[in-house]
Parts: sequence; structure tokens; C-alpha cells
Amino acid sequence: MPTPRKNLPRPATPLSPEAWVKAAQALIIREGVSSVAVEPLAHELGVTKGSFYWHFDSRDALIKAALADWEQDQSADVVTRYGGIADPRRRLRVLLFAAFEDVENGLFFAALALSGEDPRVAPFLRRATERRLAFGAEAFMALGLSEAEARQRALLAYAAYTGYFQLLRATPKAVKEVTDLSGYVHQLADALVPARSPRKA
Amino acid sequence: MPTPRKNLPRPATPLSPEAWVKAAQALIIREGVSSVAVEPLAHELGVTKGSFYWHFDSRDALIKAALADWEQDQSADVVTRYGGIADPRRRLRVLLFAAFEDVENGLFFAALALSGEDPRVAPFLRRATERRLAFGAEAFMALGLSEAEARQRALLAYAAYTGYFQLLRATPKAVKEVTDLSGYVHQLADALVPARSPRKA
DNA sequence: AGCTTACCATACCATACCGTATGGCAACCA
DNA sequence: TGGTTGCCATACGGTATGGTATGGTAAGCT
Repeated sequence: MPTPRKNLPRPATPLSPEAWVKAAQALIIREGVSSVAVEPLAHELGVTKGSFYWHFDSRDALIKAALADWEQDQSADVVTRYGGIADPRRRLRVLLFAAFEDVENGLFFAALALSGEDPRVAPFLRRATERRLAFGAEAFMALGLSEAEARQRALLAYAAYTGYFQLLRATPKAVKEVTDLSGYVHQLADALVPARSPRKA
Repeated sequence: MPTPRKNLPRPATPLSPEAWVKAAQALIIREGVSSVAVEPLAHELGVTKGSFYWHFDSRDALIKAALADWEQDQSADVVTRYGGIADPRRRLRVLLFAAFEDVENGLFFAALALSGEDPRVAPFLRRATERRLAFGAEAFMALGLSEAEARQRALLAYAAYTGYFQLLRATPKAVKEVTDLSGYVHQLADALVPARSPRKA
């Protein structure tokens, strides 16, 4: 029998599962998926494991919930907000600029790629990558490029995107010496999106 | 006192510290820096921890040795092999193609960026990034670009490089659908390196 | 033949974390 | 007011790993 002792004071407001998910996502951005540990997270939230295992079945369940929550935002954003733009050139440029502006999202993806071998992460990472590459390829094909060329260009654009946030994550100082992010994206856009539709050339 | 028991048979040839370093590097490429654990590595090499702690002071020492060994190869390669090409346009293109051809090196760097927060990794990652960005910026400045523009373009090239290997590492299938890597690099090179020197324009 | 040294096995302790069992308390409800 | 439920603390057992202490053996040296 455990020695009956006074418990610690309860937190002011009870925790919701969402609070754990958000905390986990923030920690994923900072230190990667593998660093999501129950006890440190509980300490950070001012509670103990007991609280966690009330809301979740396991550590894996939390990780999956965090990834699923992110994926939900993802697919909602890109498709609905930029899929509707009619002019393909404009759509591509808007897509590029919007992608680079969402720093949080970019860093989260970089953190995921960081743990790509993790069987929990892999399916989310694969889905996100394929969806984005397909979306990009489609956008480039709308410019009149062949499928092979469009895929190539989409991969280039996407690599420039993930690579940027990977570098921003790993060595922020070196990246921030390039002060003009807008110029950077402009350059990328100009390099990838032809000045005018080839059909009119 | 431990019960005196017959020990296991000794390995045919004694292990050298280099063997541990190479094994660690291979494991870094496969599963990242944080997965470098002494006991699994020992098992893989057919020995036990006892061997390891004879050659190295600690786990950290092995990791640092593996990183230092990689860094040594690094600086030797890039500078000596491509720094000497006179024509700046040719130098840039050769550099790009060579970088993408060295898959092992690219994957190793991607694995490092993967653990960029790790205090053991950070300095190596920072040095490598800065050295490469500086080298790239210099190469672009030799084309006649301003320093700001050259830095921007070097960052773009480098992001496309790291992003490519990050994607190759995380979701190889999606990347390999773009079968023509040479075409990919060509595209990147054409986008970044002006067709002819601006001075002649 | 004895001694030394290089290299490794074994046993052991410490730590960090996952998951479980159970107790405790506050707030609401009947 | 007494029971019920939601939320959490505490204590415990289990596993993986880092690191230490110590013993064992083969090969060479004297």
C-alpha cells in the first residue's frame, strides 16, 4: 500500500487532449518527433503522467494525433485556397509565395522529414509529399509542360522549399544572412515559371 | 565477484577504432545520429560494449569522431577538386553535377541536418553549411553578380541540393518517379547559371 | 617460463522513459 | 448529503541504454 500523502494542487483549468496535441506539435517543431516523451511533456504542462494516460492510450496515440491534426490543416489549406485560381502562372506563383510564408508549417514538415524512417511518421510524410508533388506537377502541366518536365520542375520547386526550411531549422544564422526572402522566392518563381505561356510564344 | 565463466570466442581479426567510425557513419546515414547506440553497434560488429569502451571514452567520442572524419573528407573534396576550374560558369556547373552525383555524401548531410539541434552535431553542420554557402556565393560572384544576389542564388542552389536529398531520404519512391536526375540538375543549373556572362550581354 | 599488454566478455549500477494500478480530490448531481 | 464522475498524483514494474569494474585470454616479449 502506498503511503497516503497529500497530492499536489490541481491545475487551475483541466487539460484537454487538444492541449497535449498542441504541446506535442510545438515540441516536434523544436526537437523532432522522436523527442516527444510523455514525462517531459507532462512536466512542461505542469502535470504528471497520470493526466496523460487519462486522455490517451499511449505515447504513439499522441504522436499520431499530432500528425493527423497537422495533416488535416494541410490538405484543407493548399487545395481550397490555391486550387481555385484560374490563371496557371498566377496560381503557381501564389502557391510558392504562400508556401514560404507559412514558416510554422515549413518547419513542421522539416521536422517530419527528420524522422522519415519512423513507422508512425512515414505514412503522413509520404502522403504529404505525394499530394504536394502531384499538386505542383499538375500546376506545371497547366502551363503546357509535358508530364515528365512538369514532374521534374515540381520536384525542383519542392526540394527548394523543403531544403530552405531544413536549412532554416538547422542553421538559421546562415540562412538569415539572405535577408530578402521575398527576393529569394521571386528568384525561384522566375526560374521555374516561364515568363509567358509557351502556347503564346 | 563475477562468476568465472568461459568467455565467447574472440573475433578473427581485432577491431580498430576506424571500424567503429565507419560503422557509426553507415548507421548515421540509415537512421540518424541519435540512433548511434553503443550496444546495438557492438552487436552488429559481433562484439560487446567492452570492446567499444576500450577504444573510445564514451558514446559522444564516437559520434564526434564519425563527424570529424566526414568533415575531413568534405573540405578536401570540394575545394581541391572544383576550386581550381578557371571558367566560373563551368566551375558552377561542374560543382552542381558533382554534388548531386555523390549520393552517399548527400544522404549523410541530410542525416546531419536531421539532428541539427544536437549540440554534438551543430558545429559540424554549421561549418559545412557556411563553407558550402560561401563557396557557392563566391562562385556566383565570379559570374558578375552582386554579393547579395550571389548569396541568394547560392542559398537557392544549396536548398535545392539539401532538399533533394532530404526527399530522397524520406520518400525515395516519390523522388525516383523523376527518373532523369541529370535532367533535374540540368534544369537547376540552367535556372541558376545565366546562359552567358552578364559582362558580355 | 613468467610478465606484460592488447583486446574483449561479463556483471553490475545508474538513468530515462513507457505503461499500469490505485488512490485522492473537487465538482456536480440526485 | 451521499454518490458518481472527471481529472490527476503517486507508486511500481519493466525495458533500453550509458558507463564502470573487473576478469579472462591470446600474443608477444624477456
